[in-house]
Amino acid sequence: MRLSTYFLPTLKETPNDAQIVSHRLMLRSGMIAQECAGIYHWLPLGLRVLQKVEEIVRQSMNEAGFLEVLMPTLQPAELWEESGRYDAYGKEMLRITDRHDRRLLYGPTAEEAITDIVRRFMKSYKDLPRVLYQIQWKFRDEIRPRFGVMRGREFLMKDAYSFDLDAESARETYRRVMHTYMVTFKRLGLKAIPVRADTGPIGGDLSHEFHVFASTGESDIYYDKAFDALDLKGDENDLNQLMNLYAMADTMHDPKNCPVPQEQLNHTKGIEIGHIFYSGTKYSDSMKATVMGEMGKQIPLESGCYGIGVSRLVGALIEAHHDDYGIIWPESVAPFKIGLINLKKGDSLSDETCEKIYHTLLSQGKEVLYDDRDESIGVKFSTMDLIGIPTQIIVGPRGLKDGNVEIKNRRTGEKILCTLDNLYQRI
RNA sequence: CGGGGCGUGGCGCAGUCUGGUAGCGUGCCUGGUUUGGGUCCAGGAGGCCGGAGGUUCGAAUCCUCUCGCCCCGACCA
Repeated sequence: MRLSTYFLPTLKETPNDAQIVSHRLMLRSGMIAQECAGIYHWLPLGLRVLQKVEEIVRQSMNEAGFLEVLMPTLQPAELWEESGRYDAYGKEMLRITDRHDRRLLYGPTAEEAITDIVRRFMKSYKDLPRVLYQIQWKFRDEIRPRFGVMRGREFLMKDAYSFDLDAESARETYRRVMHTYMVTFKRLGLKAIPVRADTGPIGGDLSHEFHVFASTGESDIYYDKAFDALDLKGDENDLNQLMNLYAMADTMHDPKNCPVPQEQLNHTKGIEIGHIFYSGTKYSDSMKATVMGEMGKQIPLESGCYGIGVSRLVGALIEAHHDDYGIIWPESVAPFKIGLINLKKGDSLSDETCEKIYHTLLSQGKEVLYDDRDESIGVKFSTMDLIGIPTQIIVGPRGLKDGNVEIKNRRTGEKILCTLDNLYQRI
């Protein structure tokens, strides 16, 4: 992509509305623009990141054998009356009436919708177990939206729902999802800790939240310091270690009965990026979702619900990866992998060299953002640093005189000179 | 919902107390200049001061109502 023809409305100054670093940087780097409180436009650069995150989540789900569906954002009120949550959910639910006075709602979650599908089409124990998921926009009319996409009213969520024949199998599925989450977060470049949590209005008796440590997090968590030393690889072994580690949401933490000694316990702020529940037969009971069992008896489905906040993850990633100059994207979610800077547009050697590098990288399938604008050097450097492209290739007459270009690592700031011939092996 | 703050060119702000027809920085456009960290100089476009009503000869400024946004708290699968 050529920056001269891209749409990247960067801001030099921080908009007054933004308080936390991820929100500021998302606005300044032209990733998002606010439409109204808690509702945002995703501009080209931001959308690329959002889609990367979404794709990593999707692939991890698919690899685990979970099946993607896409349900409507609007749901009929009757479905929620059936589960008893239409009244219970309160003002957070955005209720809508259509021209025929039919009562609809913009889905804040989709347990009812998915349970309705499953009860209609899954009739036999042979159809189980199954995990269905979607990545769809949700709306919750939060009392106070804040922190940009971290606590928006409209947000993109991956929500999965599992259906098993019995509790034992359901708990095994819960564990599989947990493992899938560890893989997902690892791939995203985040160190996430599962903490025991309240089940809240979703119901059930087993629940974990996944948190990324950040001073700007909204949740208080207590955990065993041993977690800090773990080098997570996203495998089965990690899962066992994590399951045995003490980590609690503040509502679950009881200082009097905590098995971890005080000096071994950390208290910190976390951003909740995922939440999983074993909900038992809560929905299958109220909505009469059963399958025929082996013995010819109707058996209510055992279910679980598993969320990942996809749009929130974009904010959380920035909270975890930034410096004074801007964002530092992990490779896996970077909107572009390589930023190519032409320091002297109009200099024929610089122009030609950049064009050649640009086309070579494109032909290698690399995602490259070429700053071919007629701007000053400082502007180009700061733009590239601000938007956080992991690797920068800097091309200018001074280096080219000796046949060199420069490769800069955004994270470390390290710059190395290399010849044009060597360039492609070194990035 | 309780408490607090803010709405003035795209963005960041001053002007409001003490009423007299809007200013600075940045961004944008033009021309020149500069070229390894947000160059420098000159010229220019752009604002019914969130909205409505009122007071006044005259309102960004005073009064009333209203809308929006932000922060703290409560709330939050």
